Amino acid sequence: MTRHRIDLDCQSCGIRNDSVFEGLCAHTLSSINGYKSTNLYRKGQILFHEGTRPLGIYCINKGKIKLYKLGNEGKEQIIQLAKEGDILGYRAMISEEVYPVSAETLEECNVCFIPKQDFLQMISDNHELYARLFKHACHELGVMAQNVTNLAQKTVRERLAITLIMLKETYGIDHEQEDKVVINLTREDLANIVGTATETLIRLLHDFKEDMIITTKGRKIILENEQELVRIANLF
Amino acid sequence: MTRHRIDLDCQSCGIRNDSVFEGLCAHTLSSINGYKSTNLYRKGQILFHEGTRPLGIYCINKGKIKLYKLGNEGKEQIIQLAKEGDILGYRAMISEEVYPVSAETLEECNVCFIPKQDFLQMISDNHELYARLFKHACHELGVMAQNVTNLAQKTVRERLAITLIMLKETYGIDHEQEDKVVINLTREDLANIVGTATETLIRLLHDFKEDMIITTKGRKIILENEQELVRIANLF
DNA sequence: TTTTGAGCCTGATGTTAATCATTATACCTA
DNA sequence: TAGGTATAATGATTAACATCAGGCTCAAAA
Repeated sequence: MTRHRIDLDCQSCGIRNDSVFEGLCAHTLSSINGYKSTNLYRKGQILFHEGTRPLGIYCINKGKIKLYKLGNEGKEQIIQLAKEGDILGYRAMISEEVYPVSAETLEECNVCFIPKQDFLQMISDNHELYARLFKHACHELGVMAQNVTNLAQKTVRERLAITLIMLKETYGIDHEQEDKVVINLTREDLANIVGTATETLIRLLHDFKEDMIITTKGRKIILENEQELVRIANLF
Repeated sequence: MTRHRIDLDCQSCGIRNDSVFEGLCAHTLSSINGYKSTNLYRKGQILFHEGTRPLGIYCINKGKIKLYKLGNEGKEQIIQLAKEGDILGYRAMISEEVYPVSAETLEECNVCFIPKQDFLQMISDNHELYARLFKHACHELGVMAQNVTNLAQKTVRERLAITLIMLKETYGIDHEQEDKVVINLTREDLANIVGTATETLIRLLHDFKEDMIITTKGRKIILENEQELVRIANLF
């Protein structure tokens, strides 16, 4: 596998305060730092495959990662986009099952890896951390219930609007683009989040462009009118 | 509210060994018994509403309960069916959020209630129980990822087949019906699990009847050929 | 007994979105 | 910079499913 070791220090990790490791004591932090190894992944590399056993957890220092399941036609359904500060793979370890999803980088990423035994030791020593993870998992269950309801009841157009709004969470505000949200995904990946065919997605983006709700620069999508997206999404 | 107090004892609870409380020590058990109160709910009663704050957790001693979200057209999306031995409402308590779903009885039920503070005390005293709940939540996340993928990629016909197979879990094998699975749900509820219109669901059930995959007795659906359902579901 | 209402079922019609086919454009990399 | 591959875009057609309208059945209430 073409990965490169890189050096990062948990204590000085810029993204730590946006992560589940926020506010941990120096002692815990230095032990995490001892366990972990950090790798550079290039765009399109797989961190782990659906159906395999977890060997540890992954913590994203830089870059974005998609988590997806394969349907039986081989089509990806993207379940979640993960970004800097997110940790991946702890749930399958807790439930002692194989990964229900695969993880693939969407761009160049720095990802830290903590081996299973060290991680388990860590959460058994640190109840605060354990409780945070549990809380996070329970929150995610509520989000998933909403996803299920949207997929079952909303039109593709509504779901696209919802997805674009939610991608603000992942892509944030781009200060070099007049403080707008700039989404950098292939049409296919976007279609695989929304749950539709790529062609349908492209046509809807075209409609949104005509209505000045978005603009595009190459494959990048810039949100120009979030208010209107909320209206289309029919959220209430 | 028309509820009736009834008397049940955790120590002698017949369903306990199928629940998260399985194998707990007599001491813990007797303290749970002290906290809890038990009510009889009639068919169609609401245990809690989506969007309200959890006051405690519910443990089903007898009967079945649907958990659903309302879409903005007022249509129910059923997220989960709960049965004897299941506990409800702990996730919203852990994540400190409002309930993401509503819970309504599908038939007459006996349900025990453990108030929030007592439950929190219980899981803080009993790490084994805490860990089981966490594990269960992580497992459910995997199930939800599969649900999302199915809704996004499978046809209604495939999803109905999957749903019927999964309802075996909830309804079990009926020894008075030649050891077959007998599903007792309104067509509307079934449609709200599958994520389709009631009319479409009825037409598909009709097709399945023609193909001898199921039979019906009034609203009850009897699975006659599970093998064929698996084939239709296209699970692999 | 009649009435009422809920749940079940059927037919006709319309819409949405998938699929297939083709062309255009962007982006690597040799 | 040319050529090749991956991605994006558009058009035509079709299939799947929702919606609308109405009828049937059964059981409980009046």
